[in-house]
Amino acid sequence: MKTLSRKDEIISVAAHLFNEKGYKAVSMRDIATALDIKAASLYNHISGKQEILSEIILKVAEEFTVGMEKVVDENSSAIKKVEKVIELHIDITVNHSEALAALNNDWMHLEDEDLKAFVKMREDYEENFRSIIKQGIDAGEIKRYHPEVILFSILSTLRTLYLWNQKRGKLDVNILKKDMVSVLIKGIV
Amino acid sequence: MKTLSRKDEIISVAAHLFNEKGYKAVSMRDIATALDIKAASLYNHISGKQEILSEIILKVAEEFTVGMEKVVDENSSAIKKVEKVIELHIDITVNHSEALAALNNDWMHLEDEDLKAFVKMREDYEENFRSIIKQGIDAGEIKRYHPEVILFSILSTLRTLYLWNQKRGKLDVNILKKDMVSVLIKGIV
DNA sequence: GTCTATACGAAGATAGAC
DNA sequence: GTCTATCTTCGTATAGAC
Repeated sequence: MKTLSRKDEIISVAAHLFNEKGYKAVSMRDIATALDIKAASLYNHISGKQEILSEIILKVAEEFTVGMEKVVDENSSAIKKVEKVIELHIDITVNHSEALAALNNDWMHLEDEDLKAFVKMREDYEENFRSIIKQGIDAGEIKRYHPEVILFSILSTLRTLYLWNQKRGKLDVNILKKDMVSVLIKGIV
Repeated sequence: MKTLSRKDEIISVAAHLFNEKGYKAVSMRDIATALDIKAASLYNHISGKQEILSEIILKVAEEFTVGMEKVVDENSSAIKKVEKVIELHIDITVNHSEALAALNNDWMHLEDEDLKAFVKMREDYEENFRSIIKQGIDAGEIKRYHPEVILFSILSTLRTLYLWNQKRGKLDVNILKKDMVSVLIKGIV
């Protein structure tokens, strides 16, 4: 447990509100009220609303980037790598559920450099995942479906995991990993 | 091809803009500009911004409700019903991709009666899907995983299908149905 | 059915006192 | 570090002329 700086507190409270109502629907006054201060006081700690959004989204986006690079560099089968990616998503979801809401829903409200950086990270991430799947197909480990259908099915489930995690309240992480990996890879029949 | 009334035109243009930027980030002026008229003129056709959102979301939500009821009333196996639900989603996605963006991202900005109606429809829909899955498990057609994990995996893929449909530009619908059904039901290995 | 003009409130943000 | 006061812009919406 480290002490949160005032800036971290602001970001944390903002992430919570963005998660509930969306970036555009939350005002600086809303954020200030939740912290029991006035809106003007926020500007002693952050440059503006944009900075709050960037901090929330880019921080967690970098976790995905780093995690994916680790998986890619592993010396293991494609299926094993897919499993590792699924586990990566589950771990990040459990720890940063609210930041993921902003990442998924409000990334388009990033501006200029931050927007470019985010889009690049997301594209690289998808491309890495796509390669893993294609390698799996070529190696005969994965069925020869349209790779985009496979990529999309898995990724869309993983990307909305944060919603489910919030609604169904924290099923045990290890059970979740086990069943989720099975369902996504081995199917339900 | 039927002729669009001015109201329908407004709703259609608004859906397109909501899809790109989100409900809260689109102003009445934006909608008017896209139609080459002034914002004040919109109010001759609709009562306000809220009405536009309701029309977009509730219309497509009802399509899901009706479609799901048909599937539930069918006399067929649980797996066959799951397939039918997947096809229902694909059909609606292909025809109402932009409305689905609003439904997924902006439903929380509905108000009062409309919000209540939407939440009820969504809950009923999920409950029907959950029942189908449980019946499948009890009948031995579906593997005995946590039913919520199965429900969530399939539903999250189907709910974000509109994103993929927009990005990867209209893969042939029948190929999509075939591969999607296979991947979701039979897995990838 | 669309326009101009306008009311009214809420938004992000800054200046300067304490 | 927080406050009050304030600026400016932008939002939804209405009234009434054409």
